[in-house]
Amino acid sequence: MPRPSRWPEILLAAGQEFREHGYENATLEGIGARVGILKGSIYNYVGSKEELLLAVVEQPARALLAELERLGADTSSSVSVRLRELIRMQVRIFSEWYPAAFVYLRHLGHVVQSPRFAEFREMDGQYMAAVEALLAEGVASGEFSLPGEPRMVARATVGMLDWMQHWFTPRGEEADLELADELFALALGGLIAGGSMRALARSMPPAGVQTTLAVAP
Amino acid sequence: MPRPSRWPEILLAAGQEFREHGYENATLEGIGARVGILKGSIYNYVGSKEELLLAVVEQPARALLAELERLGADTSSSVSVRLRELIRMQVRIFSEWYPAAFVYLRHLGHVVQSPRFAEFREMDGQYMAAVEALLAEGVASGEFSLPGEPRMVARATVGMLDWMQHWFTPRGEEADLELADELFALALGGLIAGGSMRALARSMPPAGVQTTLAVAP
Amino acid sequence: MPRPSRWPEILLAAGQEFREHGYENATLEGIGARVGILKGSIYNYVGSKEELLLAVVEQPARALLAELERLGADTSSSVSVRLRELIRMQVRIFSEWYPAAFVYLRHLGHVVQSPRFAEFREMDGQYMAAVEALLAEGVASGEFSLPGEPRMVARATVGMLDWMQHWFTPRGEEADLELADELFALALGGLIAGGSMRALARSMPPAGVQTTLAVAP
Amino acid sequence: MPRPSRWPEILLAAGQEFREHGYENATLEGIGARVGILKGSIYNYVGSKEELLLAVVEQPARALLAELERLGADTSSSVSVRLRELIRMQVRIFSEWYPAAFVYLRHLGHVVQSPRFAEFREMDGQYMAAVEALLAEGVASGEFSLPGEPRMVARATVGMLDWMQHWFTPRGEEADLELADELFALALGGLIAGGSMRALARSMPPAGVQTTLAVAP
DNA sequence: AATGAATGAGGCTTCATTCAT
DNA sequence: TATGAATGAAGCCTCATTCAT
Repeated sequence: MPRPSRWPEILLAAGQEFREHGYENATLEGIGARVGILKGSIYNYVGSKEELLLAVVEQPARALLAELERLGADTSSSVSVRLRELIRMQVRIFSEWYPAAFVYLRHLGHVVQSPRFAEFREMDGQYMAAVEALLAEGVASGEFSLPGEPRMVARATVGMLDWMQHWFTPRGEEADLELADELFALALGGLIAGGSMRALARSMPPAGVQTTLAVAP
Repeated sequence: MPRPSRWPEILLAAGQEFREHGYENATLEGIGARVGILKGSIYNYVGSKEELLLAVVEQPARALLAELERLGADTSSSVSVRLRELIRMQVRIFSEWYPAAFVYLRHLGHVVQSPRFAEFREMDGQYMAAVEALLAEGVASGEFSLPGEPRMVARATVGMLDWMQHWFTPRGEEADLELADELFALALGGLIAGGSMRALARSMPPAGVQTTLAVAP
Repeated sequence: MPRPSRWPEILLAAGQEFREHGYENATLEGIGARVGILKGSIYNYVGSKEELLLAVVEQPARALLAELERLGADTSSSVSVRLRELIRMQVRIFSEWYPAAFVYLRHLGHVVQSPRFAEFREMDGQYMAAVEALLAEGVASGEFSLPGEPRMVARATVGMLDWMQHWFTPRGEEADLELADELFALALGGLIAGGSMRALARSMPPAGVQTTLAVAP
Repeated sequence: MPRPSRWPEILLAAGQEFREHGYENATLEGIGARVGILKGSIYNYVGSKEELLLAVVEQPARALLAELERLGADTSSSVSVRLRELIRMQVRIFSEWYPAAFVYLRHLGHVVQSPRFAEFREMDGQYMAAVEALLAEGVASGEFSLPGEPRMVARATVGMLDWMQHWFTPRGEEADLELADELFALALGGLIAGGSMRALARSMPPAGVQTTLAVAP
């Protein structure tokens, strides 16, 4: 059985175990079992369980970083288009690097502390900052009307996307793109109309009282 | 030295440790240390680490369930007002039961398997179903125009809220209410305008091309 | 509730717990629960779990010792009669001190090491020696014809009695006396006819071959 | 250093520790120390302390069961011969599986509750029933004359054998066989003459009175 | 590269025991 | 006397990690 290297299999198995049980509950024995080797043998490929987590997470993380830089370089598109791209990109990465990308998301805190991930150390912050800046730019350009601080809105928007780990599974390129654009539309509606809605909300009646919402769609 | 039971202290300490390190990384020794007792002493109050998790989580979980039932009973308000109440309610619970409510959210899967939590077993599903139904009702009444299936939109909306565990800390009743209403406005914008945005998105240019978004705010 | 002292209740409860679970599995909490007090309260009555075992066991042990001395003093009866008395005595003690006497038997090894039980330290050996001597005396007097060394026969006979902890429960004075005498008869048969039987056994056919045992009953 | 699995050593060590201290007092540390490994290492071979007990006990238990079935199949021998075989068999197993067989006997209650020992669940009862039936058969055929109910006599006889755990150590095949046959002779005497002895006992004088036992040997 | 076996640290849990009230 | 609470030691068990083969 010429198996030049089981590294890819191990990586895959680790990703699945980490996804299924979480990093702390996953065991090297379980990962080995998926591949058909004993736990000790894994150390022929990687130095520690933590390194294995990093290895699993590295590819989606690099992909994300690369895409982010690519998006940042696009100064010619409108804010909305760039946001659409951002969301499409995230969904694409979730899909392409499934389930590793979700492992990354779930254990972001752990990963980000590794010296080896110096480059990612502040990526999360940069990511948030980028979204925030994008929103602010939208406000400045008049495209957006936010219901609150850009930082808060950015967090809410990113949360919507990151929470996908709890319900998303890839369904094909087309369907995933469709989904991304629906999410984009949902977000965009809030970003564009949020300001008005905030004003409107102030005039809404308290709960428990029948009323008709006088909003023109 | 009056020692009227350290149970509340233990519960608090456990909530903090679980929040800080996660259930699996938290140790009884650490929890005991916060209170100033040895790990073994904790067993005077609770039968196992898992029971401790359940105890920490029980109050916010019950609060959530109670509020949910209260909201479900309100048939007189408009869909928008009910959604506003839902979001306010969540933020209020996050705030009142901080950080226990986030422990609950983070370890929902674990908690929900306990026999003791039989009543909560399907709460999560019911919660999602309730939000979904609310959105569908809004569509039927013409209040909402969603960019996709109600289920998907419900998930995205709930995700926005649940992700708050990664950035929210209570800042006082007033500020929290303000935040809740901003989140509501953000969501409402997407729910009302999402359908149009979806149509609009189709006509947006691809990335990398300068354009002006022709949207009237 | 005037409870001048719960010591007797505790002793009883301890005996039951020790009998039911064995000394090492019994817990002070369980004993306390039977009485309706907490485990810590037991230390108002006794210094340690081990002392509690000794206390439980002391009365049957002293009774046994006393009876043994009484029997030893009887030089006027025949060997058979003295053996009958020995067996009756044991059964009576098992019955009167039930279940404490069985706790004693089960944990003899533990008990006998206690300094406080110096007097009992070698009682077990003396007991065996007494039985052995009785049998030897029977041989010398011609009453008995043993199938082997007196020591071995003594051990077998005592084993028959001590094993009663696994099946005996008191059924009233009369029935217990009846039982004792049946056991005595069984033993006596072996002691009287054992020698002949040993000879006979030599001439028995091997197993698996049909034969008729030519023994006149 | 060839290390062809230490499982046998562990099994042996466990048997000795269980024999010496009893299951509940034995520690994995002690067992490991006998083998020269740490307690944790034992879990490379077995899943729990209880499983270790079962493993220790399994072989003698299976041996006993097999022998019992073998004996049950022998319908051609006389009752006495079959009883002789039963006793020889027991002694042989005590000797061959020393000390594991005694561990089995001592912790029968514990062992028999294991799902893994479903087949042995009722063995103990069957064993008693078999002895009882054998005795009853002897009565019916006129070979035996018991001093009481077959059940009681069976219990006493079995007790004689099972109590051997407190004094027996193997002394070689020949000596053990000799011992078995002496025990058999002792038992047989009681079984054959027990009835007469019971009658005789009624007419014996009370203790404390000199008398001559008028029994022809 | 894989195995079998061992290590060692650490965590959960139990429980006899102590002690202030 | 009884309680509630705490201690401390010890035991079982898990698991990442190491290593000779």
